[in-house]
Amino acid sequence: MTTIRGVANNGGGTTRKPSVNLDEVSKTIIELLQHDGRKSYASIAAEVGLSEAAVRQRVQRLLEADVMQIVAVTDPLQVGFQRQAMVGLRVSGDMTAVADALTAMDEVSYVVTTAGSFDVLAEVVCENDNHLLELLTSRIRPLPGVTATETFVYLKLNKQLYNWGTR
Amino acid sequence: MTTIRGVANNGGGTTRKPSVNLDEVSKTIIELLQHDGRKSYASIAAEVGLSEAAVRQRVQRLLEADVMQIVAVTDPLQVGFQRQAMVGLRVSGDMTAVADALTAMDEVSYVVTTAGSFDVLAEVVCENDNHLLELLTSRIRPLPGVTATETFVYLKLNKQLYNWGTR
DNA sequence: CCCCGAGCGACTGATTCCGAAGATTTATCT
DNA sequence: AGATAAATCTTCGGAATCAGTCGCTCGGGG
Repeated sequence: MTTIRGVANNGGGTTRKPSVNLDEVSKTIIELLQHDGRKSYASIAAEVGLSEAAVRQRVQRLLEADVMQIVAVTDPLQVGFQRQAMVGLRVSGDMTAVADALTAMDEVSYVVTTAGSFDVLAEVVCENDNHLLELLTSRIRPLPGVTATETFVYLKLNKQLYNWGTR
Repeated sequence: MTTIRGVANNGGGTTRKPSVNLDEVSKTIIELLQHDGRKSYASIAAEVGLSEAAVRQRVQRLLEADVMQIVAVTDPLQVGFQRQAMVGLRVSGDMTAVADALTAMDEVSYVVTTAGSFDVLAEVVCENDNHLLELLTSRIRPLPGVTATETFVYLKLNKQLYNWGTR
């Protein structure tokens, strides 16, 4: 349940946003919230030199424009998902359709179309090996246009960052 | 600046956490915060049937145990990063050292050691093509033990989820 | 020149956050 | 079992924050 859109998928048919241009103040606000999503508007205001209300309005604008979203991110292992993997797919024909189909799957947390020996990369989050096996054989590989897949089972998640800063 | 740890790296030398076991209430709290990281404790309490203070204590515990973190996640394209790529690496010898070296790089947002034809997968976030090129040729490929790399430049980010729910 | 909209500061009531203290449940040890 | 210790919950009051709203200023058209 609870299908939530990702940050950057503007292919889902939602209303298009006017791509706000970020000034230095907004970038600083973003960076502060990348460290602590619950930081108070007042303390942010003190750091960037605006009033509390102005910061609040900016944050609201950034959220509505989908420039950022403030959420809890979890360690998959600690919330009951024992198997993660990256799946590389080679596709003949329209890879958009394949990407869309993958995007629609609950177990798929990440889909990107790439230039390289794989056309699409998808990260999947499964509860166990059987779950992963079923997902791969019954639902991913049969997708029309998929000519080959290669699965990279995660052994260890070394780094997982959500805050790259801003430029 | 401000190198922030990821969620799941317990290899960085930080204090070990006692891996809290999650009951249904905590899972519900997490799922609510996965939708809105700024949701008030009071409204969460109303939904899970606890007092506001109890919810606050649980959230604090979850944060300290690194089960989750509440942060702002951004759309890389909208904050000035034009080039993203997944880099697959083949490594001879100790892949832990390679993974650690990648983890230490600011441009690297994601590092995972895998079982498959690649030993390590790393996602990199760059400002432009020159930046990506420099990173690959001068800093990633020369790493000791790296025998081959393959780069998948992102054409389109289709899906990017941070909330898989809980099991 | 004037209108108009965007963005900001100031203000206020309602809500929320926060820390502490006490009560209750759960776990541990003998 | 029984007692002790640890963990977790509720209650509570004061401080801080949040969420609106209003008026002001600054620029850009018409």
